[in-house]
Amino acid sequence: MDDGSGSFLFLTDEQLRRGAEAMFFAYRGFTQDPDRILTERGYGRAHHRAVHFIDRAPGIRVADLLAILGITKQSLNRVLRTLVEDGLVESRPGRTDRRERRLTLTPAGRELERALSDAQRARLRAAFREAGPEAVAGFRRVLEAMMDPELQRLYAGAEPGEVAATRTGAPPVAAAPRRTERNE
Amino acid sequence: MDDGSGSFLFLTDEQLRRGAEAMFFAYRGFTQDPDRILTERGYGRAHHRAVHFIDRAPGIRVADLLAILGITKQSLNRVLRTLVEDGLVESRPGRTDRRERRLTLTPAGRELERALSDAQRARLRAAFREAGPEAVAGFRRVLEAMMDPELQRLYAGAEPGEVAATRTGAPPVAAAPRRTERNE
DNA sequence: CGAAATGTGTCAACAGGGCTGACGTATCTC
DNA sequence: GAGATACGTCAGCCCTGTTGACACATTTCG
Repeated sequence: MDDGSGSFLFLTDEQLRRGAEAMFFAYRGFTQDPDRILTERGYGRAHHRAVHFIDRAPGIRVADLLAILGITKQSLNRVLRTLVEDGLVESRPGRTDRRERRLTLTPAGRELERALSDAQRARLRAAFREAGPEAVAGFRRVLEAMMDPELQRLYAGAEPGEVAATRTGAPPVAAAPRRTERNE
Repeated sequence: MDDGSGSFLFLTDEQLRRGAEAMFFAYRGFTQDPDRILTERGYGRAHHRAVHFIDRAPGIRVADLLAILGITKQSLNRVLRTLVEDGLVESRPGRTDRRERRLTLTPAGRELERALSDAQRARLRAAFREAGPEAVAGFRRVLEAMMDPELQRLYAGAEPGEVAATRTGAPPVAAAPRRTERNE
């Protein structure tokens, strides 16, 4: 398929179709293991996502979680409510702005997160190891290029736990001046 | 990231977490463009998948489509029915075994498939081009390693030339999958 | 200070698309 | 002819996404 001469054979419709199907089938595998655990415990994929991103950025605000997940607050709230009721997530008013709710995982919540990410990581690790570091680098590069610019920022911003929501075309004024108050 | 010493730094929990998030965000981008078109026309993601795989293997049997999609026949049927009613898919009894239904796209169905895959390919092509052939190869390798063995076969079986027969002795595509996981 | 803007929660209604269970029917195959 | 197959379908349930309309507390600003 690749003649090694810098041709663009990797951009043929057929190759792109293969790529699309690879995404489809791989995503199934990707979610499968955590899904089993979730079902056992009576949760859904939405709970997984919430728990994951709260774990990633403890003390995250609801608005920021909303921006990351890309769903409506009503949808998130339904999930969040059960998590709080079940004692997996704690929701406390912000220090400087008490309208905000800062979300953190309780020990039980961390336990669930652990179980889920362990399962998911096991598969990912196996795949990464099998494919090798070079392939993994390529994998990441392609996925990043596939994201929307906005999501790209959220993905990139995953390091400092800093997130913001801005509509495309709108000046970043909309993003409220955020006191960088990490960790509750 | 890479210390060039053949270390396994790409397998750290942190790197795996990044990989998982990349999958999550990228999948959003991946489905976004076709989703818009689908909504306009009053269809959903399930219709896209059906149309895609019927286009890929004209004359495919319902059972084989079921195996590929990994859903129940009731779920598939709901989608298939509207597609047939709307004249996008044609369902004809098999030549040699008239219990089977062989599915094909009508011209209108091909038109929809075209619109959807054009949109999806545009994004994929941009991402592939930006990342380069090496990265794309890695991308594919990792995704393949991430699939379930069973799905891997279905994916591999999609090689051009290996298409479900419209006539006699349909090549056995797959045994019924044991577990069905939802993909959305 | 009072009005407006923000951040969040919530009720209600609806849609898409998974699932299980239970049947009904052609149509092979033995 | 009896059983297995390949489908289609009715019914009901679940999760999760959406819109729309409010309600409340708190912060910001004229």
